[in-house]
Amino acid sequence: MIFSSKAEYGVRLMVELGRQSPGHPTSLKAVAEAEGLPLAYLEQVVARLRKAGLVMSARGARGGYWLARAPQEISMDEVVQALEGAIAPMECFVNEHTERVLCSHEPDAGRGCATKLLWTRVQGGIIRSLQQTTLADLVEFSRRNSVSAELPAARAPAAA
Amino acid sequence: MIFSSKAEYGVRLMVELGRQSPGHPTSLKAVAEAEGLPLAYLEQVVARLRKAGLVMSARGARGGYWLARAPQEISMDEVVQALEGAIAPMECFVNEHTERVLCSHEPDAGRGCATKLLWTRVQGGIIRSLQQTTLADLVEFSRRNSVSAELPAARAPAAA
DNA sequence: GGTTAACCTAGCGCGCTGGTAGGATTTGTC
DNA sequence: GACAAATCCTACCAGCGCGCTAGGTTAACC
Repeated sequence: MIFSSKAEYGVRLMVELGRQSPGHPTSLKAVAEAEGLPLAYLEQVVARLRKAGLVMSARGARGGYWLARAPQEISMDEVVQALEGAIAPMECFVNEHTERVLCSHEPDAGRGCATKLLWTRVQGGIIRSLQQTTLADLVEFSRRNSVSAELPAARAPAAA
Repeated sequence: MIFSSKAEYGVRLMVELGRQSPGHPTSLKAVAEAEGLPLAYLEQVVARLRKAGLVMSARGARGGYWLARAPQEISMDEVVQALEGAIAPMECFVNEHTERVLCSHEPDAGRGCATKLLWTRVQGGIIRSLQQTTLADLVEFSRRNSVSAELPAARAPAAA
């Protein structure tokens, strides 16, 4: 699997926050109940988003989280990166030092090996997909497909 | 990490085979020594490629593996898929049945949720990158950047 | 018959994932 | 000030997949 549950949970959390009125704190508990996710685990997930400056928080009663920026200014690239760490197709892309048998890119004396070419292209494909999607896209999609917002089903969501 | 070592080893193996004269068997031992990979593990890796019909094999002395098709007719999409299984960004993309908390796509009654839109785009980006690269691309790249990495051919009796 | 190789299956240590547990701290409300 | 609601923090743990080893069996060449 490419992404772990941290990414899934974190993105859902961001979408949930994007649906709320801006600047108004939403408690994690509310999000956890709405999405059916374990609260204690969500805490760890949202901590990453906070450290990345994507959400802001207020402690104490009536506290909670809200988006640090408008949804259309948040690229999903940033979100996923905050949740998952660097988007690397292969071990050696992130750990240039801890070389094992796995990666013999270095013994090539910096010339780069064939697999590195392939993984670089894949990495580019992923990052481009993420960059071209904003949180606003997902929020809008979520609004269109939610029960209340019932529209004539003419406009299919143009698949990526 | 997106891809496991199976993908790395398997792609390197394919490139190695692509460098050889076609239809001529190369032993796994030779590949393992050339690339510095564990032979026993490579056996398991190459088994996947064989079952996918990407390489062919001959048993017994002077046996080995060779490409089932010309390198320019082998898309890396096929190779990686054979090695890693389905390219799925999230659990629910491959296991539609074993739903846990992780994925609540189904309770949406098939309407599709916001995260699914994102993961679908990412998946598309990956697969497109892989499809647009052929084994011949990697072999050519490998030839350009190799110093003089000639594999000991199976028929050369001198080297042992 | 011996050697070389593909082929098969079982097992195993380790690290990471996906949580849980239990608290400490901060802040609004009565 | 007491309480409740919430964020914040750290430690821990079970399960599982990954990377690999071990030890065979079978098939083809000399």
